[in-house]
Amino acid sequence: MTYNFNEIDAKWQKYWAENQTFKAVNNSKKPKYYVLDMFPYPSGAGLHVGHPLGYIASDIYARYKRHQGFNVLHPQGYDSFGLPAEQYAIQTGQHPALTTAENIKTYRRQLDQIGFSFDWSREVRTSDPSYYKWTQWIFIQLFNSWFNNNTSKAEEITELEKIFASEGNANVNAVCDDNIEVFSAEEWNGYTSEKQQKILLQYRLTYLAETEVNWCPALGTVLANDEIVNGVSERGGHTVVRKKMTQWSMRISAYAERLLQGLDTIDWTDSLKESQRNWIGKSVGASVTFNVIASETKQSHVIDVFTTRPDTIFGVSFMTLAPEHDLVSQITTPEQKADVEAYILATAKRSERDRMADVKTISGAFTGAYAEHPFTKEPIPVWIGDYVLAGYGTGAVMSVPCGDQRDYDFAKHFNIPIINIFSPLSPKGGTKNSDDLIAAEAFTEKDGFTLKNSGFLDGMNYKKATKRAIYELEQLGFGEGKTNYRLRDAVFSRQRYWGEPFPVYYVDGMPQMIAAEHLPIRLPEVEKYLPTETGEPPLGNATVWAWDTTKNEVVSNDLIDDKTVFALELNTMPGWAGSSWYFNRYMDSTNENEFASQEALNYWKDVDLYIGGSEHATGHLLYSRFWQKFLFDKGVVPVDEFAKKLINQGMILGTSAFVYRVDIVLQLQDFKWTEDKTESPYLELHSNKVFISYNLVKPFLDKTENVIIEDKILEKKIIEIISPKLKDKFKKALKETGKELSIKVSNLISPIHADVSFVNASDELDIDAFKNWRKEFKDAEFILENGVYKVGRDVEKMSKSKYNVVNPDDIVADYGADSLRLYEMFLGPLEQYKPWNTAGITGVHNFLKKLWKLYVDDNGIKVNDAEASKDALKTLHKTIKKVQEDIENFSFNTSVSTFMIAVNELTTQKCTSKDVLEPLLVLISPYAPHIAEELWSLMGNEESISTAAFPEFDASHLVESAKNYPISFNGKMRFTLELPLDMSKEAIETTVLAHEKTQEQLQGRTPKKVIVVPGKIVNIVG
RNA sequence: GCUGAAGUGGUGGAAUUGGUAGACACGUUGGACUUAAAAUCCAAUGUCCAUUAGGACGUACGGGUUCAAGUCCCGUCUUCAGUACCA
Repeated sequence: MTYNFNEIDAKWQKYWAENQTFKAVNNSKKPKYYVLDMFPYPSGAGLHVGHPLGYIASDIYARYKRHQGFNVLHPQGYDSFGLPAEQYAIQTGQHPALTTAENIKTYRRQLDQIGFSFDWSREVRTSDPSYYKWTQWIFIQLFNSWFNNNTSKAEEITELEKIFASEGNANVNAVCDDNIEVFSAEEWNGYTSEKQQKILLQYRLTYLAETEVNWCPALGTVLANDEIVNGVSERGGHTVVRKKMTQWSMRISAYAERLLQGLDTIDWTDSLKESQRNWIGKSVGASVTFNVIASETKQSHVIDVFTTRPDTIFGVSFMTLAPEHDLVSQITTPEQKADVEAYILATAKRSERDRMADVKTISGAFTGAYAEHPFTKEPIPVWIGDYVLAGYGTGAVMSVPCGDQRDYDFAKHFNIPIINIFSPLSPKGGTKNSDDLIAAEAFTEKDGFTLKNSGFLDGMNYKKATKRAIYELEQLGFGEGKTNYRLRDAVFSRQRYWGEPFPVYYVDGMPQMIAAEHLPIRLPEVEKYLPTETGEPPLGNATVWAWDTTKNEVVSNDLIDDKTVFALELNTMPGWAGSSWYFNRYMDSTNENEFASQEALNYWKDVDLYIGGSEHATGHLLYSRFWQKFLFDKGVVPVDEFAKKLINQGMILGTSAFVYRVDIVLQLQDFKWTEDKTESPYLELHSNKVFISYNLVKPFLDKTENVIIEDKILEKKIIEIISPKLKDKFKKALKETGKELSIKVSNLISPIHADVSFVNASDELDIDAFKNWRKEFKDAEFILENGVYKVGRDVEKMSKSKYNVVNPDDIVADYGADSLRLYEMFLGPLEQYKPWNTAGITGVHNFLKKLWKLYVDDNGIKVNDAEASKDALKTLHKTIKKVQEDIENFSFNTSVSTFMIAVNELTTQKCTSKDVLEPLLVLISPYAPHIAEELWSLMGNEESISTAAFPEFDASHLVESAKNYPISFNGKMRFTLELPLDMSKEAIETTVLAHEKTQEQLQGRTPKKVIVVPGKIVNIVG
């Protein structure tokens, strides 16, 4: 009997599907365990070998937990709304729903053949109306909520209305828009409904507001901050500009503190938590109010600033506002108006990216206005400068040049006085006093100084002065202690088609929610997926997209009368909407009446192990935590963190193959540029014609530039190859110019990606396959080494454009699913980035063949009831111990090695005992479930191996009587000596010293010291 | 700049609370089997010196602690990732 992996894979995959082996139940006497993968976006390209890495790890863990007696929930689904499907629809006119369904089919086939133990009965798709019905429902809940700062949680908006009606908003401590007007109960009750709605909108957790957004013209949509990388869009790398638009936003800033605190309660990686902390960006300090000194014609203004260093307030020598700051136009004096306006115009022209790229150039303008120092009452000039960001804090800073490098540079540049307020306790550079220091740069440390020139703060250190400054500001009513967060509210509208429609219609411009019982509001059909001619989002193309408030259904736009039929929202929700709560839906994914039943939510509670990529650190993982906390406040979910433990799997990189194109240039001899430079001195024979083998590249390049061919053998060869083509070019060039040509081979070589499937394990290129690959390579010539063309190799991210993608389908066909699973784990630690190299898979494949042979020979299964040998039991139990430890530490690579060692040992021992081979199979089955099931059933078991209990480790089998001690001299191991483990320290010392090899090493010297660590080592110091 | 992770043979990577560095594989070399190839099996494989016995050096670099350091401490360098005028 041979190991026929393809048959075995198919047989057991069918068995698992038919018997619903991995279906989880929502109540059980067993303890629950929820293992989740970040669900995939089903792209048209399908899976490559990098994608299943995390799924394999989580699958091993899920299977392990089942063996341990847990009721395991291990679901899978698709994040199926998104931009690529829409872009494809725009290009081809195919409905995104169709292409998405096709892509999902491919994904499912690819996933199935790897043998995952997913409970597919719980599959979710975010683009499915039965799913996004509840995404819409959550949106409505957010709309109907506000954040009470006194209780630090979300509460019903109807409660807020009651407060407004009975006592106004003066005492309401809510997270809301900045510029809220204060009103009494009488005023509130007298407001029109429209005005009341407008005010309430400023308190809701999702709100409609004119905000400055990141507009991406190429994609025709806005982007969230985390969708922008280095100033360009994450998808496509298009430019992004700032633009004011009316958009839905999510008031995630309300949860900033809880999102920060919650990090301490979950077992996520430090780097990921650090990213989130960074993104939330908490800073503690004070807000300070500066009065603008009123000129005779103007009304009074104040400038609010946020500072983390209220202790340095006496060092303020100017103030700086962001150019976009609202006050700028109001306080600028007529004399400075021209300057200021010119500066604002100049900064507005600079894109976000330019501003980021160029942080060194100092620029700004004086407004002509002065503010008053709250303590000294001295006038302080007010400047504007683009180093102050409109989006952070209040968009204005009190500038302390002696204590902040940016303020310092600005002051130096514009000759603004720098007041020194620091007396260093131990000045840098020894003898220098603080004034000398300040002459060169700002002093930004928080310790090592006391204050001077600072009135009542003189002589105090940072801590004391900060406290006192805040106290004094509060006494004067000019400020208070304040905590500021970098986290901005998240824009929630997208001008796209393929996303969740909002359950929203508009009456007199005010948004109205559609009642939950009428959900889902289905995505309408459109003719075109592009924005409309009037610049509206793609849903503007829909003809049936109005809400009839009497029939409670979506009707034709023609019926809009603004009395009972109203226009629906044209934006759709962003990609992260559906992914922010899907982990809860899996608990009860087919429930039509609820988001998920309370019973299911209380049973499964949260994800015990979540595995996915680190690229979601500040997007999906932050938004999901936000929604979870909100749903917890509403009493919908029982816990306020959705994932207890999270592991980021590393990326599997591709090993790209390169061929080296020689760029050949013909040059006219003694050529001089003509005046108008229209005549080119070069004729470039654009290659794709001559490729040089990898190991010849370096010798070729080491020669001086543009060597004359005739002298060099290599180039001679090149010219021979290309000469027929060249002849025509020569003739033509000679005729046209009447000049001599010299033929030069440039020393430029361009590496070009070749498809990795053309290359064998020895890096040799299949030249014919390469030639047939693309038209331009059809008549290419190859300069070989030792009769073959060798490619160069480099490790890069796997991608279609680099032709280094390895398809798991091929691996599964050639080696079987178990080989793929084992190899992905064997490559290295789960979290690490590591290159894929298909050649290496023979190692694990051979292991599986050896495993097969351990159980099966030509006559069939050879496992019997023979008594297990001591050695075999020892091998088994050390394997149980190691594998169990490894799985629990997510060290899957080392457990594969352990299996290899075990099988090698048992093969040597000729073990056939069921007592050893049966438990061994259970150990291996999470990793290689197909072969395990097959051997398990060959051994006569009727039930799936997944129902077997994990073997118990018995330490008694590992008890040793002797230890092979390493004997070292001055820490260097010289020989080993087998001694009984129960030997005393003294006896060991005597025995070792008496040993002839010891005497040889010592050569008559007396050792100074002998270290004996029983059971470990002997070290002789001499 | 800041934050986080990491640096070990030709390659991927092992190494428990400091205790035999290089497990397990890939690759390479040699051998067996074969008409041959593939497959399989056996052996060798950190570098250098030495016929052998054996020795020296070795975990990015420089110091230190220790009987003993890949592991701990101080400093430096490099790579990767995230973030960036955050007041």
